[in-house]
Amino acid sequence: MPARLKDIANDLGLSVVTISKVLRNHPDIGEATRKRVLKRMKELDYQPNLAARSLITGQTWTIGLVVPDLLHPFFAQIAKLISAEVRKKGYSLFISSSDEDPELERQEIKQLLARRVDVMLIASAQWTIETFRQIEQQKIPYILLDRQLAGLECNFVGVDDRAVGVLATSHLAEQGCKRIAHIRGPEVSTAIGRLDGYRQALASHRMTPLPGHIVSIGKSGDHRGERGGYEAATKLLASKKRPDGIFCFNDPVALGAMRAILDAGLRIPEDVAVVGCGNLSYSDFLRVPLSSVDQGSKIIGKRAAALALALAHNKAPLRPKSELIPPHLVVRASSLRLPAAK
Amino acid sequence: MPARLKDIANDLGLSVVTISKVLRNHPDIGEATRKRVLKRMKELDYQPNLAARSLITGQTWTIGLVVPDLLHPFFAQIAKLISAEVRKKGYSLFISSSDEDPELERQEIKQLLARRVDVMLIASAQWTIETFRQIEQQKIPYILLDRQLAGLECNFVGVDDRAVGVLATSHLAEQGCKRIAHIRGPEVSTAIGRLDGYRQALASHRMTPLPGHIVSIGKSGDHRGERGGYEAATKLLASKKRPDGIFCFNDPVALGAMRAILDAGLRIPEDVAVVGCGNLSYSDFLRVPLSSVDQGSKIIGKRAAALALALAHNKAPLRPKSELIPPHLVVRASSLRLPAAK
DNA sequence: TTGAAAGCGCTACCAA
DNA sequence: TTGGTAGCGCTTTCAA
Repeated sequence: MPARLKDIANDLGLSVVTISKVLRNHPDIGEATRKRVLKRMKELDYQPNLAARSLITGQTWTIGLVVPDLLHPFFAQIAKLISAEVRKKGYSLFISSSDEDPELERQEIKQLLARRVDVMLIASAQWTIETFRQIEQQKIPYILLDRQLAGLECNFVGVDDRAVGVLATSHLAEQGCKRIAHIRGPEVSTAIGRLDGYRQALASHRMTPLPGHIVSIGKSGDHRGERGGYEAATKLLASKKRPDGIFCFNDPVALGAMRAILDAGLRIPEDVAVVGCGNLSYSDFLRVPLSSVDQGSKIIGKRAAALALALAHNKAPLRPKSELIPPHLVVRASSLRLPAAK
Repeated sequence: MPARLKDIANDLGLSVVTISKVLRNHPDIGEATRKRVLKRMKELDYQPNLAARSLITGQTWTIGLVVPDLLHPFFAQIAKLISAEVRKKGYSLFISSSDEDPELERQEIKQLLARRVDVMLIASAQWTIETFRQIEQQKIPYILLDRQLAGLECNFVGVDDRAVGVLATSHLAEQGCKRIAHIRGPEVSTAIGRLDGYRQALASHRMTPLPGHIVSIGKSGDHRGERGGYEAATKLLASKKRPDGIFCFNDPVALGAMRAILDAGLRIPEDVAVVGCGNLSYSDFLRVPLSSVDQGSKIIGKRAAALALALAHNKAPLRPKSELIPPHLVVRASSLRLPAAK
């Protein structure tokens, strides 16, 4: 039903080839002809059928993005930025939310492979690298976001998770906390990196985690961690040596933890200081404004988009590039025990 | 580089047509042949080229979604659900965030038209209906989300905004507020509907808006309204008859307004009660937990997805369907002045 | 500067 | 039950 090159060609008594060349700004077309063609295109509001073009050129001008939870502000921010950046270059973006389900994610990746996207960005919920070997076989370039996988050397853009742990924990130590606990996330690279950073920072302050002071939330994705945070904090508060500072895996977990602390009749930060990670949009407005490590989601989004565009163009296999974004701490009331030093 | 039907056909000494039929579960294929073909497909990890298929069938099995701001939890929720629902039926979803910019939105729609999506869902930032006439010309079905446009009769899924206004305002009146103000949004259908509802509810409680008690936030998208809400509320608090209740266009605006109220040394809800709209994820954790009208974004997402799938299949032009989702109020501390009745 | 011919990977149609 | 032929809308190559 929509207009085709052939229609324009017939209308103007020209060949399809000529029209096609005008469409793509090919140089060797007479000025007069070009004008006529452009005019007719406008009249018909002509849109080239990109599927047909892809079939020949092998490029689809599409990019795929798979995230575990589009509702999570961190991923929403990244998705928004990537969408904006790639659009500027004429790409369209397939986005899908895997709900933290490895099987759903695999299906989605398969779908995107069938659609021959030019490049794929994945914040993965996989435990194994098998799926990625498949992508490599199809020779479609891909980028891992946020989470890395052991044994997989590939393009990566994400925050430096060890630095996240160090930043948060050191801050608590510097605020005078003596018994710093950690509510850790599930067994993925982000949680492991932050835990490492936590241990490292404690060590450099000559502390050591007390028994029972590292607790884990259950499965991730569990109402985005609020419940897990509540339960974990409840456990911590009941432990023999009650912690006076908690570094939480992420902000939703921190919200849950703060609720548990307040419910127990304790004060934040006087009795227990709290630091989260993610710096989500509403941190300023919370009952106790939450100190949080910012993961630089905007920078991650921009870098990821830039890398994706580069990969989409250079079919040449650049060697895998890993971009670790340095995090920064945003201090708010939940961890501020000392008069604001500078 | 990836395997093609032809490759499988050659390997097995069959014709392309036979392979194609196996691929699509065509009935008239011998069991033995089918088995052989399927085996080979698995070995090669064969993925049909969907672009080629589209060219013939005219269907792309893709759907387009355009929202003003993917970071806004309301739209993120809708996007997430639509993504999940349509995937179940084998569709992939293009998502893009227009940043509340009508021009960007138009470009994006054009792009999606060129990609021949089977159906489009748009939460539009347009002021005019021109763009939609273009879509209609191309005979691609579309659904408006959240916001309607005057003079455009088309498929729509969104909350009943008048009911939103009535619900919030009546609640404030029932909580004993005597001077109820409204911070309204920009000139789009949602803001107008909520304003209408506000007026209607006041009237039915034999009240009338006091002069200066309806203020507008500036341009929408302004850091998602928090700043606008702060400024608007500051104006309201300075007015001759200070309001004792404020119905805010949405939750970000309400957050800004609450900050202004607290900054002015007033109490919520004792001095000023506040109700927002959107019921965003963190409402429970706020400094003062925010009462809010829930727009039923999950229901909207599901209904929109179902309608989109129906339109994608039935090429028959159903007559436009408008689904108004009834909102419901979630009462929290910010508006609770009376001992919880009931 | 223009256009005829070939073909991208797949499906529709009809004949064997 | 199987397969030859034609063609989707476009680009590429090469000849006029």
